[in-house]
Amino acid sequence: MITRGDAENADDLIDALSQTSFTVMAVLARAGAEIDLSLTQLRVLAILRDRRLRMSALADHLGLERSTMSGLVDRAEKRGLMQRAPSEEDRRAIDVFLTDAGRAVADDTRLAVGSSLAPLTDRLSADARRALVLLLGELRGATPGPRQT
Amino acid sequence: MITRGDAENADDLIDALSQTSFTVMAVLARAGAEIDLSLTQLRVLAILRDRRLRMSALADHLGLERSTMSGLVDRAEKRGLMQRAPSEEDRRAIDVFLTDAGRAVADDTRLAVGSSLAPLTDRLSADARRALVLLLGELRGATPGPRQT
DNA sequence: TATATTGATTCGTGTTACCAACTACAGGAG
DNA sequence: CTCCTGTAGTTGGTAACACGAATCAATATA
Repeated sequence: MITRGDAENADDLIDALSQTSFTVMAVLARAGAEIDLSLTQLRVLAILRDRRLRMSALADHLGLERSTMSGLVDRAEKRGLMQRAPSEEDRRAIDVFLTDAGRAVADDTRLAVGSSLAPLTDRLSADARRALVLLLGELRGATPGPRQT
Repeated sequence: MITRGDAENADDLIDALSQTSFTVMAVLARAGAEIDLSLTQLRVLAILRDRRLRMSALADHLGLERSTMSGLVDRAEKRGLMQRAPSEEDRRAIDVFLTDAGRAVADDTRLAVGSSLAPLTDRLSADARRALVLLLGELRGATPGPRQT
């Protein structure tokens, strides 16, 4: 039975997810723009916050081509946010990691994003927030996984 | 008292929102890429699906500069997806609207996005979906508003 | 050892986005 | 009515971002 409101429901969810995502991305982009960082650079910084990865692994995490990574890391390195070093295990590979300055920027940004999103998150009660976290976790397959912001 | 788990909770929510948003954007971007449309072009199409707007209004909706809009509409027009026409009320202004082809593409894309997101939304029960829609609505300020996908 | 495969870079191209400058029209102030 | 100011859109210049193809070095595999 039932089966009726289901389609509508799915459609509503898609709209809600899309709209929310655009809103969140706009907030993130704005937070990054404050310190002249693109969304992508923000992501790289966040990913490297507690890790050291080789170029290709980084590209995989971001879903980008290796060639794109070269450019991204070039620019970030030029700004002193991250650094390259040859890998120990494989002499073809190159590790990337944050400099102290890069980590500082990553931390700052994280705070900035928090306060930029506060106007949104404050609309929810503590209970609602908890529920939302759970639902979104379930949606994404509950992989607690690494930071993406 | 309390005040304790609250901060964590807010942090978790920010992570959940950011990660989910990146995931959703990736899905949208991929769906667009299938037919050679960028995320931005997708948004323009979605916004114009049931409206006819002048350039500046479109720019406002997207949070972009007017000059950026010129380029976007140029390319979309060249592909036969939308069309320009001088406004009736103001001879400076220019209206933009979808062609039939553009509307078809917009509809197709909407379906494609739906099925691309299905693997995610299917993880939730109907009740959970309903709850999520409500929570996201609340988060965004419950502005039912126009499509943004 | 010869041949693939993988890791990263470089090069060329196209899109997106900004800003500043410009043209054309609109709406007052005088 | 004329001048001035503001608004609508475009153009041109610049930079980031992203892709694919080609290349080079190092590693695996036959």
